[in-house]
Amino acid sequence: MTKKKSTTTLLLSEFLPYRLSVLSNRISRAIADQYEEKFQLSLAEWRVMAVLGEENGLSAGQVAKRTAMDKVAVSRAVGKLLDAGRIVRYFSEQDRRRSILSLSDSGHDIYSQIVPIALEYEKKLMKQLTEEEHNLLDSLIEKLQGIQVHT
Amino acid sequence: MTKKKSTTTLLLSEFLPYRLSVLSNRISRAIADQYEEKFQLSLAEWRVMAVLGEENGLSAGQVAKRTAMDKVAVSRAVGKLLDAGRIVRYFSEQDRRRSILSLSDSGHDIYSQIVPIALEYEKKLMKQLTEEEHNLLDSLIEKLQGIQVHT
DNA sequence: CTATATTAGTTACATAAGAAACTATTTGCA
DNA sequence: TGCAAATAGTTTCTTATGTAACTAATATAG
Repeated sequence: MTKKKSTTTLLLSEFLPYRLSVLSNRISRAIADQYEEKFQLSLAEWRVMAVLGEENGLSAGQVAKRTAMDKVAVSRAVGKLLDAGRIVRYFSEQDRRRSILSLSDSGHDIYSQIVPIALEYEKKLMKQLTEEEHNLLDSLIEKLQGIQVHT
Repeated sequence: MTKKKSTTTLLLSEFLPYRLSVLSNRISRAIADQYEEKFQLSLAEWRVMAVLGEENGLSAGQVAKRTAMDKVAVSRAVGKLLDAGRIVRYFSEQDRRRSILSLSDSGHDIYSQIVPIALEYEKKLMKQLTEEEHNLLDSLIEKLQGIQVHT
């Protein structure tokens, strides 16, 4: 007699964390495909530009917080963006460790080309949903964000 | 007079693809944290085991399709799982390129330890939502999956 | 003051991941 | 047949990413 198989099975196709991951990767990839090659911009770099487009003068640490990226990733993205002349960096007079980042003219130019692409994609995506469903989705994501990570 | 700034702004915190990505990464990480160290298993490896736990005898290519991983990632994960003795591989008699993968006893053992952890986490996550909201979320994800990637 | 701890950011090292080229096998068709 | 194209999987090369260690500057406790 062989060992009894009493295991609960995990149906990946119905497992929410998995489905979310597939969906999210697919969407991010689709958007990134539209700017990566054209502007020589990685996803991380674009995220940094995106928050700086929203608010100028953030420090690297603040960028990290807002984008949920880790500080090393931000540091590297900032390095590349500086090299490419897409952002400008000063350091605070009061605290010379603290960086002050903003889009350069050329950075802002690129930013304003990508934003419509991103928004357009989102709109296309959202056309699959009614206004009500969209709001619902927002609130569901919001709720799920609330969870404690460590159990 | 300085250049007029007529750019549309992207509010990252309200941009759905971005929010999905943050949420999804957070959740995947939280689950992975619970098995990676304990079982010396990467997320990719776990995914392969998860589909094999669902259905035995899949080929590497089929695994790739079901997990939405690319074939290189699957190949590498399979290599590691073989080394660790968690899966077993044969090759088809009819087509000797085609691999036939299944969990080994020890793989199945690990599988049956991780599944409850994953399901438990999902349950915990879903406690944030009512039954109705949960169903809604499922259907919303389903709808969004339908979109054409290339524009 | 001054030694210690904290904070901001960077660098180095190890792993992971993706793209393209490659190997082995099988299929299709002239 | 037999040769080009297709398929399954692997390897190689290049980047990306995460963790930990490090540097520099500032804050704080004695």
